[in-house]
Amino acid sequence: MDPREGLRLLLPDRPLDRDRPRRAGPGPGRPRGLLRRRRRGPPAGPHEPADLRRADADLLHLAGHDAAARRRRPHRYAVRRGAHPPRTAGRGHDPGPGDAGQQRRGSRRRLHRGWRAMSAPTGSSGVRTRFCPSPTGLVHVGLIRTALFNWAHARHAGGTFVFRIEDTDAARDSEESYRHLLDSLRWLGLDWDEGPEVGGPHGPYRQSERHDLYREVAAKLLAAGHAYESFSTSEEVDARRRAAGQDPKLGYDNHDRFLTEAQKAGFRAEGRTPVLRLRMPDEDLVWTDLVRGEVRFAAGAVPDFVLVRGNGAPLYPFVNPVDDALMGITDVLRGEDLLPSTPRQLALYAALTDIGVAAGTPRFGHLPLVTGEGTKKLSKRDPTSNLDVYRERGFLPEGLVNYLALLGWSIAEDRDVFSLAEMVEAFDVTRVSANPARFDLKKAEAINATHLRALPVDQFVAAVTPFLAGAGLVGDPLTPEQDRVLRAIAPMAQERMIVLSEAVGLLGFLFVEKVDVDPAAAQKQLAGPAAAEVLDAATATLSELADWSTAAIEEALKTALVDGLGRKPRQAFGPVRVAISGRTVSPPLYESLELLGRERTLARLTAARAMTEDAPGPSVG
RNA sequence: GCCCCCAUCGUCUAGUGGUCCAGGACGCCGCCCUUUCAAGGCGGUAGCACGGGUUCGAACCCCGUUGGGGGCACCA
Repeated sequence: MDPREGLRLLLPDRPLDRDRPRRAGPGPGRPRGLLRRRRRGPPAGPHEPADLRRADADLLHLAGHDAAARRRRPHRYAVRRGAHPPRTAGRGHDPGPGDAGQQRRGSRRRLHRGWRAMSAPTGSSGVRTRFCPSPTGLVHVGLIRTALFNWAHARHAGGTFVFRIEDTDAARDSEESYRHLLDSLRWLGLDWDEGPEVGGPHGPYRQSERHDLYREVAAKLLAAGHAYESFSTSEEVDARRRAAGQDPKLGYDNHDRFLTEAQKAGFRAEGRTPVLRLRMPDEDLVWTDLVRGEVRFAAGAVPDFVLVRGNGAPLYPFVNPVDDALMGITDVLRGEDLLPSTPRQLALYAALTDIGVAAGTPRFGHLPLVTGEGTKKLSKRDPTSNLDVYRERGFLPEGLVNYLALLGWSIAEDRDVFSLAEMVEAFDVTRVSANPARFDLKKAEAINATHLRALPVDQFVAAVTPFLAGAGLVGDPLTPEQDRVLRAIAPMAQERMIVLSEAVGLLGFLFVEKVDVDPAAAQKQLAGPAAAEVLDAATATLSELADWSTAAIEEALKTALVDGLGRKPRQAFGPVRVAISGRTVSPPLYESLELLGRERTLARLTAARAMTEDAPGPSVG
């Protein structure tokens, strides 16, 4: 197949309408709530979002026309699109002399929130977001937060969520990591409409299978003059910077922009292979960030960057926007750590648009960093960044995802527990906070515990079974008897647990013949004559009990221990609890005894009675 | 060093010029309930970084300072 034909097939065919005049008011059918925060007129800037308003039938006809027109525009125009900031963008009036400076965060945010709100109809839309991890190791919770927000943004808008694997670095990528990524997303309930194992019209969705595409695009960029061959080595760039009295950290100096054919031939004759660099525009690069408002980089601040290595391997800053363009991505939500690379993306997009590969520049939203214990970005090497540790501890996917959603976003003033579906309903990326968010394990646990308690018994049993089975306590699947016991104890267990793995310690005693008594618990409750007395009395009354039911057990124990021995409840029931469960913390006692059965109960009381002989224990007066 | 981002309780946040001597949640403390531990209920602790400006009025708008963070590869 002619590669150019392949390219054309991959081109996004979404309509482009960002050059048309904006509507001043709400369109029909827009939910009122979305307009709540609108305060000012929308900006008419060059980086206005492409096509969220596809639903506006009265405007649709403009879209195709604009797209066609854009493709005919010369290179200069494409570059300039990103370079001319809207001087009066977002203001309802011309700026007065005193207010001509840049707007700072507060007003910016309000401003873009306004237009964002009015441009995001719920329901079918052209919004396309993506999640594009590289499979290089452990799955980072910050990465998942990014996936979640992209997913929620697409789902909220009735758009499309694309999953793409950025495996361009063969040395670091692994198939295992790739599998693990898919599994993690599925576990969390984040489904993708296009991507690995699902397919879609813009595949393949693994970059390792897209090299021909990149080669083709790079060639077009070179032919159109947007990119050029650069022969400078980094040593040479360094030397030039120093010679000019500049800091070498400034990086490449655009030295090779205007090499003559003869010069290039000379370098080749020396055996040099050039890298391909993008020619950066000489105007400011500005965009209206979905979470931060207007962000501006001065012209010349970003040097011409490398698209393709000397050995022909395309680099991330090149393939990422190329794939986004080819896959028709309209909204890019990514970590704030990538914000400094956005000017390069803007410039690349302008060039891609000019050569017809891109149909416009997507909107960008830079999500706040997730930090660890201190104030620094949560490191990949920090064990708390690993999604698996939460999964293995028995976080519920809905609990973890709920907490992750809180990292930069909030659903309402007085609520922080919600389902994925509720998140989708309410999610608005322009209301994401720009502050860094600390990963707080305690709060994550609290949120998870709430979800755990709310779980229907069926689901709880299903969720906890692998943990109990993993500890060898039950079979998976459960035997009918195990199922009966687990169901019966479930409601009482749920409100005593934070994560599923705790079930092993909390419920294990119900599924074994003999219980191992925790030494500390024994020391506390099974030592001395007082404990022996309690255990003897309990044994006596329980062995005569006619009706082995929770109510009868309660009645018998209270009569024998509290009334009979005159013990305070705490002292009366403590030894019994430790004797039968092995721990000082267990599900409610009478229910536990009923489930355990008379035989095992009496055997454990006897065993515990023997232990009281071994230790003197505290004297009880 | 250069560029960029950020700034409300310990933490995550609500707040969009008056309804805020700032609301919620987690944590922490106390009380109630109670057969342990939890859960639940009630109450408490604690914050607008600083300085100017605009305004009748500023947590909120503007400027600056300070502080924190991120990024500066032929990695992704």
